[in-house]
Amino acid sequence: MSEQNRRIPRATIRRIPLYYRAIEQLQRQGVQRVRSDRLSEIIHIPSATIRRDFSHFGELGKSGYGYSVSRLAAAFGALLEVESAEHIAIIGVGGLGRALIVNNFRRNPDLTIVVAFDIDPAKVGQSIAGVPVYAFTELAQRLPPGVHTAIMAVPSAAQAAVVPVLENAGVTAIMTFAPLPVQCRPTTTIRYIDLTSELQSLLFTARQREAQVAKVD
Amino acid sequence: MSEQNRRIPRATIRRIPLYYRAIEQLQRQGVQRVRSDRLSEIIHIPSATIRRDFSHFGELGKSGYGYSVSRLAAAFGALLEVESAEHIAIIGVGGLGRALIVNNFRRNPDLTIVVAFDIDPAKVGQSIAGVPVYAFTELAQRLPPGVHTAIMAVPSAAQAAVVPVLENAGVTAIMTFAPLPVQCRPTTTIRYIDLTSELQSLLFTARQREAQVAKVD
DNA sequence: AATTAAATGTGAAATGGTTAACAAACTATT
DNA sequence: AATAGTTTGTTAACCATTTCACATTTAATT
Repeated sequence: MSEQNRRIPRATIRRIPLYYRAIEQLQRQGVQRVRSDRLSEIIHIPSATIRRDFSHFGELGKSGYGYSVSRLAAAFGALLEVESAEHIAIIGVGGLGRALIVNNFRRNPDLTIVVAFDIDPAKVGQSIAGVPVYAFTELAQRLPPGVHTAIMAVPSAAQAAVVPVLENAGVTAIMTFAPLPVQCRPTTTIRYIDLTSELQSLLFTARQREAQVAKVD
Repeated sequence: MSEQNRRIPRATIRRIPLYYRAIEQLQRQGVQRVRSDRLSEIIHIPSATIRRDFSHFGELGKSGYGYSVSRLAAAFGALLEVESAEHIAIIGVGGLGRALIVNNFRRNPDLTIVVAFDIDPAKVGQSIAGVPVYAFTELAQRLPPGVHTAIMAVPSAAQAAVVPVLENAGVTAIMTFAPLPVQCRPTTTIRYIDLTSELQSLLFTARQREAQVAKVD
């Protein structure tokens, strides 16, 4: 009864979506209750970590019983605000931008890509899976009110110029696939998805492991 | 002279690619030497963290001088084995797989996608940006020797069936865009890229920040 | 109602990662 | 050669996160 008042650790925040996904799955399967050690099997996170994480959001479980799946679903659904759909803009309709639009976070009706922008006149005016593509220069006029989230799939060099335009249009959350750190307002939250770095560090780890194994053999 | 013998922390490993990218950039600009505080400005990592990270790989710098850019380039290039190109297979030629092939980790000639596989007969036989697409059923025969790395861009439900096929064909490093934890050999290294989770946790953080600001105002 | 069994929530310890601060080492200058 | 100035590499402190282990609470059973 004290943990839920404290600041929620970054590491815990990053696991919320995993919890929500597992809970959803259990609900679809008609499971009514679940213990932390069963959740642990599903998402491969130690049960102690799960219980500690959950404790930040209140006393969700009952001793000797476990957690009510519907109660968890309600709690985590509220945390992620899945009731109110988040409308998202995509900047850059290259291969990646297009793929994201077509995919559109299937299974997550609360995440909806509603509009796209590009500087290439050949792409402007198109409609991709029902999502209109407008000229980036018209972003201020074309961005629907209430859109505070953008995904950038533009060349690294273009990124720095895009961010202030988004901020002026009211965007406060940005996910970007360009790896260069960019200047932004203190009220803007940015997340970098750096696929090249992920792959390179994965390879480093894999090679290191192989060397280990070779030594042991 | 003791740090370089110890195990390299996970967190440090994940930063190696960032260091390499910055060093490459400096080299292109003709910069000969660099201090840790200058690197800090470029990649937005505290200089103390940079020096500690570097110390794991030997005494790369000189007191009162800084680091020789070419020496760093050699050291980090060796860590990432950029001299010997890594050949990569893509499994799943949907929108995302196709985008990755076309992009092909530009600027990184050491990361090369050489082959793709799909179960859709309509896609098999195509060539995308010079990369041939083969039937997934023929993977064992068609995967070129020396390919130990694969990127999976397949539906979550298909993932579990793909992994053992890859492992039998000699793949030891896998990057996947499906979020479900998958069973694999202890010698296989897997990295999950979970775009939905990233977006959801980004939104959680952004909303939390807004609530903070609202309270302060 | 009392007892047994079970699983949570958390204090405390362990682990992992970051950073301030500075002695030591080197460069540059006189 | 000596001195002044600079920046590394590392020690020690700090902070964040994970995990153990168990008192406590609740469910289930007799």
